[in-house]
Amino acid sequence: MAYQRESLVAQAREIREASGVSQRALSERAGLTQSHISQIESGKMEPGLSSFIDMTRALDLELVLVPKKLVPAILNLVKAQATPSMHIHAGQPNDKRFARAERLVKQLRQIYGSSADLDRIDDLLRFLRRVNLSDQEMQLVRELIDRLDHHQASAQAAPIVREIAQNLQRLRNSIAHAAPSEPRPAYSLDDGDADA
Amino acid sequence: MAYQRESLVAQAREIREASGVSQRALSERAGLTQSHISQIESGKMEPGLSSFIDMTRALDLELVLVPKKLVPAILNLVKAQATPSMHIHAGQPNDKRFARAERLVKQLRQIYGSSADLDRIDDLLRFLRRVNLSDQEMQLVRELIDRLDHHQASAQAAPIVREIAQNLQRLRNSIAHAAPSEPRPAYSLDDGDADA
DNA sequence: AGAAACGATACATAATTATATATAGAGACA
DNA sequence: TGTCTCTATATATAATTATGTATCGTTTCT
Repeated sequence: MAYQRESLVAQAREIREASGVSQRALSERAGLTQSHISQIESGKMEPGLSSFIDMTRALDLELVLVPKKLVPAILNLVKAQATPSMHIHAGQPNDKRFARAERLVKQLRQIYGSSADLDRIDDLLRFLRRVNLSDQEMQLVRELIDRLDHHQASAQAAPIVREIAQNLQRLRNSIAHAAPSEPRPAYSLDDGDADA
Repeated sequence: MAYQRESLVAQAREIREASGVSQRALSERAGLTQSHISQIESGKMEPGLSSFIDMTRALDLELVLVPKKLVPAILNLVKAQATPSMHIHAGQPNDKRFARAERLVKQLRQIYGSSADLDRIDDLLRFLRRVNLSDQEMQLVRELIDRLDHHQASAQAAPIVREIAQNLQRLRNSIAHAAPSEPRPAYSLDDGDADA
């Protein structure tokens, strides 16, 4: 029965995380304490109605009261709209990641000399850096960069570098001709019925 | 700042009264005490999130969390189904709506030229026109057509058109999926065809 | 390795909600 | 008038939220 409350709180949390806002930042904007938010989000305490409203308002959300009957229709609207503009926030850490990646490439060049694959990676990074990436996409980039880092000292670096280049290329392609037939979700458009 | 909370509580109260439910009756269905509800409704005390949810659930309402951006659209939906004056019923008006929609698409084609999205919308409209839509579904279609109308003159029509196409597609998918997944019993152990 | 940010948790304490029960005042109805 | 039902209050008490401050364990970046 506490069901619905949990769902709402979980939604709020997902959206907070998706927009790259920390509990602390949110706590300031909402006028609550970080520990308070933590406890609410982790279900250890139930928020008062206006505490919850304060949280959601600080996330550009609103609580609305609707007849059960047209909840599905409304979820449709929300879902459809959730994709495009979600990424106004969170400008910071990505740049740093790219910077790190470019440093890495530079180091690899010094170790192994220039290679076509490295040039390609360099190019692709410059491209990707300028694009608005979804969380999922950024996640992929991150993993690839980590792999690059990890195998930097490896004896068999060359094939791995090539594979990474291919992966980045694939990502760029998928972004470049942005899906006319299949409008893929830029970020999770779940309605949370399966996970938790 | 407590404005929103008051508004929600006031809405709940209005709806309770409009449906002729007494505080006492509501208190039993919601599992709260009458005095509790009285204090909440008169603003003398602020409900916890789940107390409020219990109240609203007992009134066949639901709290949903939506981006501020599309609150107006949602209020439209809610209002449309709340006012008995606007009722659609009757077989005819739907056809007219679709006809209007198709004229709209035609006009858009003349203004902006053909586009994949417009083609898709055209297709989807033809499909939806032939299907029996529930009131809710028709409501959604109506809302989408209205949006198409409103943004017809907009400079940035393209992304909106795409979004509308996606919405219609989603609706079609939900219809197409729902029908065949029914086991289709050879002998009818039907449940009455109300779609609700 | 060290610094920084993040989320979870641990208190102590103040403030408020929630429950139970009872009753008062207003309005409708016979 | 007497009786209903409904909402608003009045307690007293138990339970929970909310604040402040501080710390712990992780992860991430330098």
